[in-house]
Amino acid sequence: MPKQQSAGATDTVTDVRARILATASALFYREGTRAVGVDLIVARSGVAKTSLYRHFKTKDDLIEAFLLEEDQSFWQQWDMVAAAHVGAPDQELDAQLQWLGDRVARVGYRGCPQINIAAEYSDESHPARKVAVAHKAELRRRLTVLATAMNLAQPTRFALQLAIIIDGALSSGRALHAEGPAPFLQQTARTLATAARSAASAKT
Amino acid sequence: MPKQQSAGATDTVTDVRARILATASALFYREGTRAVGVDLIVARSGVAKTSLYRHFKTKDDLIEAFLLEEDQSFWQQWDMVAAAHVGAPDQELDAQLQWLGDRVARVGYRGCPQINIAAEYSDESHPARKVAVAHKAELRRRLTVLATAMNLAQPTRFALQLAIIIDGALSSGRALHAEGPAPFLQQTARTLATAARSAASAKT
DNA sequence: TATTCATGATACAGATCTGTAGCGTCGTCA
DNA sequence: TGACGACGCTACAGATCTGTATCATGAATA
Repeated sequence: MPKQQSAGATDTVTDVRARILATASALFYREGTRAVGVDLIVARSGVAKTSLYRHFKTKDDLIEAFLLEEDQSFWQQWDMVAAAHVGAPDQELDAQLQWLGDRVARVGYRGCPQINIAAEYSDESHPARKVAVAHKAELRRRLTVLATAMNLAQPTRFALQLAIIIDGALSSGRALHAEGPAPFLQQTARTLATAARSAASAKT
Repeated sequence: MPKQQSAGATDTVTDVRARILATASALFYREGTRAVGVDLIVARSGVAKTSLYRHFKTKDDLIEAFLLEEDQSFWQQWDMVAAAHVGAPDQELDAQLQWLGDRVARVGYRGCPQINIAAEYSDESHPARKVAVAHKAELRRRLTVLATAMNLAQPTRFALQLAIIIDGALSSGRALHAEGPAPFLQQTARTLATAARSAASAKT
């Protein structure tokens, strides 16, 4: 099974699927999934509607694929940063907050796609919502690992505090721009970490 | 004067409008505004569709009224708490975070309605989005006032930190339940306030 | 008693949305 | 060369949604 050129039809299939998903993802993120119809996705991606439904069973499946791809690229970025700071958790946290802050500051930033989905779909059994829930759980898990590596008195509490300020920054969006999201997040995290180091703040 | 029947036309008008808005608000919050059709609102509120469109020009107007009411009751609660702690900003902040945390912990909590609207409507000129933007600006304004009264070295920074952890808590929702949102928020706020008091953390 | 007016009930117009059917085209491979 | 399979195109079915038109009802008021 060749994976690149001589495969012929297989490559075309992948191209079409990728183009649909890329177009849909951009529209879904910018406008919201309920605001974007499949006809628009079809028109913008330049494929036939038949092709869209050949690659994705339903629109919900396409939305799920969109969130899965977001989730995947998110952790890819995370892992890349983590690999650059092995054995230095304090510096890694700083670097993670750096790109997260930069992401918020980007033009066209419109909130965390995982959180946005929860606002659009109340049904907990929606496939896309499950992706979002898993994404946030994974974030808390990784933050706990990081906090533990930082050798704090209260790693769990600190991890939750990090999760809160991250979600807050992702939700606040533009309101943070003037302040510079990344340095603000880093400074706040350092303040909380300093407090979490001392046993004095260990009471609840 | 019975309040249901003989009160006259004016009261009936108010009743119908209030019933529509109350029904719509509950559905909008629980399901999302795009997921709820006017036919459902009409059926649940027991009024005629004609009446709905007599009191609200469009569905968007109804959504705007929903957010305006949310905004109003939010600040009503805030003012009530503020009035109970005049001259004691530290205690007031504690009390504000208390009811905010309690709100997050309520069953059926589904995020901040103002933030949720931003996820559903990307158009900044949407009337409901303007309400949401104004709401968050007002929150930051009040937090700045509060932080200033607390006599900190960096009131603006601290106010922004508060805004972030509040938005984070409102967005994280259920993830915070196990920890007890209110005490967690209060403890985090105290940690940040302590740091903001000292001149040492005044750099940046 | 006659009028007014908010409401209820029903039907419907017009737009939009998801998903499918049918058919033609073209490149790949046996 | 002929079968195969992915794709494009058009049309459409069926559902749903917003908003309106039409008419009846019933209570308050002059």
